[in-house]
Amino acid sequence: MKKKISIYDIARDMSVSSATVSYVLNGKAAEKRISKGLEERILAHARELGYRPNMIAKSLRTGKTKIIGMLVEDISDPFFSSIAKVVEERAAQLGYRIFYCSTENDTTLTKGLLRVFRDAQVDGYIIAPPPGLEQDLQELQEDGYPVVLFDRFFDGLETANVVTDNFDGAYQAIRHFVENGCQQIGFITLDSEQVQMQDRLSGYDKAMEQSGLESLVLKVPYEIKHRNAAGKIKTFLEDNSHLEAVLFATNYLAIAGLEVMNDLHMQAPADLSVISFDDIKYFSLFSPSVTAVAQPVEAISEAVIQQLIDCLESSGTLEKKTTVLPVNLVVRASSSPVLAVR
Amino acid sequence: MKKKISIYDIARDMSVSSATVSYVLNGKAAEKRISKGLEERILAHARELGYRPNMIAKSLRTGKTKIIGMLVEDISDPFFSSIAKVVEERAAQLGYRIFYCSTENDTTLTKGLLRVFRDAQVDGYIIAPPPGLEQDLQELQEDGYPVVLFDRFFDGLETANVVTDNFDGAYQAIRHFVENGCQQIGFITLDSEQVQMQDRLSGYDKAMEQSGLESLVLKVPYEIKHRNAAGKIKTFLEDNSHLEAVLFATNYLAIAGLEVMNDLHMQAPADLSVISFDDIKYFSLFSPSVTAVAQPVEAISEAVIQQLIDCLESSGTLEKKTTVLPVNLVVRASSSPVLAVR
DNA sequence: GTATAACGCATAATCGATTAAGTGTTAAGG
DNA sequence: CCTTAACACTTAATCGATTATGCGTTATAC
Repeated sequence: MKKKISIYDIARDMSVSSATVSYVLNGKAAEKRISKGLEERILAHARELGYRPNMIAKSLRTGKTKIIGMLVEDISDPFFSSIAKVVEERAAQLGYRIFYCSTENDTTLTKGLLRVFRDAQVDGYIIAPPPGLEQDLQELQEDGYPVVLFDRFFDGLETANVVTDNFDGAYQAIRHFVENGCQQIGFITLDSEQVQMQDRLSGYDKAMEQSGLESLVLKVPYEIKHRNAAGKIKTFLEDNSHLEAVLFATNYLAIAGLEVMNDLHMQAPADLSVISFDDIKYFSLFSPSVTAVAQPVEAISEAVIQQLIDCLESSGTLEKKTTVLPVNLVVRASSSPVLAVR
Repeated sequence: MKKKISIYDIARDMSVSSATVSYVLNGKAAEKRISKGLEERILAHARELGYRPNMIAKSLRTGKTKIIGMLVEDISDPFFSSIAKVVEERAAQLGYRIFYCSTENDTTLTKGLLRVFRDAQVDGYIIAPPPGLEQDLQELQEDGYPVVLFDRFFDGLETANVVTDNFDGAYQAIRHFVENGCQQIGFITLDSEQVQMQDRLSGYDKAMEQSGLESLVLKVPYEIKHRNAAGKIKTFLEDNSHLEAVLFATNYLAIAGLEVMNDLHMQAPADLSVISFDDIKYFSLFSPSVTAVAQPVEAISEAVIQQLIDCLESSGTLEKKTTVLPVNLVVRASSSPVLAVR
């Protein structure tokens, strides 16, 4: 293992103290009135030796790591990975690194990950929290760490939040169905108390009520989300063959639903009109292309990282406000109006 | 900011030295013959105070961070994010954390990321390297860091590599086309010297040659991969309207290709039979469902993490071997035999 | 009865930085 | 001629761990 160069090596070579080297390397030469000549010689020698500061020693001393911990639900979900990518990029430009992990929306697992992040002394947190994390987030904030939540938040908890207009997304989707002449409109969502899901449900309910239509909702238990969502959806569609349209609350529910429709030899939109939340880039190539409620990935990422880094750099306090970004209904084939009488 | 508990706090409370506390907390009480009673009292008090070791101080002293740096081409590509997720999971079980970043296959960017990782003193590296990284990887290894490459590697460089049988993947795909009666078979790939791309090309060429068919290859310049691959592909398909089948060398090329086909009102497989490399979960729902050469994501991840952690834990040296994992052709609608005479 | 070993812990150096306070030299001021 | 200030750095404490070595007390051995 090659020995790393430390400021002591440079100090020795230049016959000065390590403090002088430290000041010079931190650009405090003028402030500490180190002579121009010495400054330049130290800089030159540091470059020559290929000196790289030991971040660990630096962090131990300063208490800052320039690392941001990010917890997403699932890094292999295109919605989250797109956000992670943009956040990572912006953070890098501002001199910060992002460490991300998938929570699987599991409370216990997430508490463990939070411990890991605290142990790693990350400077700040970006979190799409699973349920039941109020206490931990509260403590995190009380201990002075800046936290920005995104995609969802907790009603009782004062935090900085960046979310999209989930209510309006669902509302627009249902209005679109109604304008296309659908009346029997279902909503397939997760059985979750989380605010983003509740808002989507409210948007659906509201739009249905305003249109004088009756709600029909399937709540898939969270635990079986990946294992057997398809089974539940299949039963639901079979039991409610009168349905003309369905809004899916997440992209993976929609994908499971489309698989079920394939199985049942149902075509969208002829047999069932379909809209999904989260516009993932693959939807345009699905059979049929899928209408989706697009969340503004770039805007979410920008808002999140901006707020966090502003706070970190100013050592000020984070403004505990909720930023709501608009959604956009991307209309594709899966929700085309069906002309023929059913 | 709440003050963190250190071993000194515990030592003071118990009226012992910090060394004693350190031994106890590291399970070396017996070895250092600390009395059972004291050991238990220290442990109890540590728990009571909610003591958490300062990983930064620990790392500074030991030189180990229990962190693995992982460089993938693009974290929002399902192929890479699936691998990242499995690797992350296994690493966590073994007490390691993964920090990942996207290289965009950009040499300069990647060199920078390597610097960041070195600065962060990660214990080991998992890398899907962009071109031109030989020198840096060489140095990394010479400096004593374990490195495992995956998805691609460098012929002149002795490293531990985990790759799939790219040659066979392309070969199987072409054989499948031929068995379905296709003769005019094109290959759309990247203009890249990287080994995984070269192998896919060789597999294609070999299969074509053995079938007595003539090769027809489009090499999309790497730089325009995302910006304008579609344009190149469109021109290629228009100029070669006699093509009956096309193999795409990556999932995003296939996606671009399918978009172009939509544009040109070409249907797969009737107008053009299609196979893609990388089986991403969305392919089954595309229009039509896409036949793909599936790489064994789980097996790749396991092999990568196993080799690296074995090396880290045994402080032995990494075996510089290349592990080649088999691929699997998943046949779907986009490559169905076309019965009608063309 | 004394040398030796075993026991049970303490001392202090160390990792590589940061930074407040100090120190020796020279020049200017009165 | 002596004080003060400016200059240009140095000293040393500190962050929170790890770990080789040391050291006083009691028990055992011969």
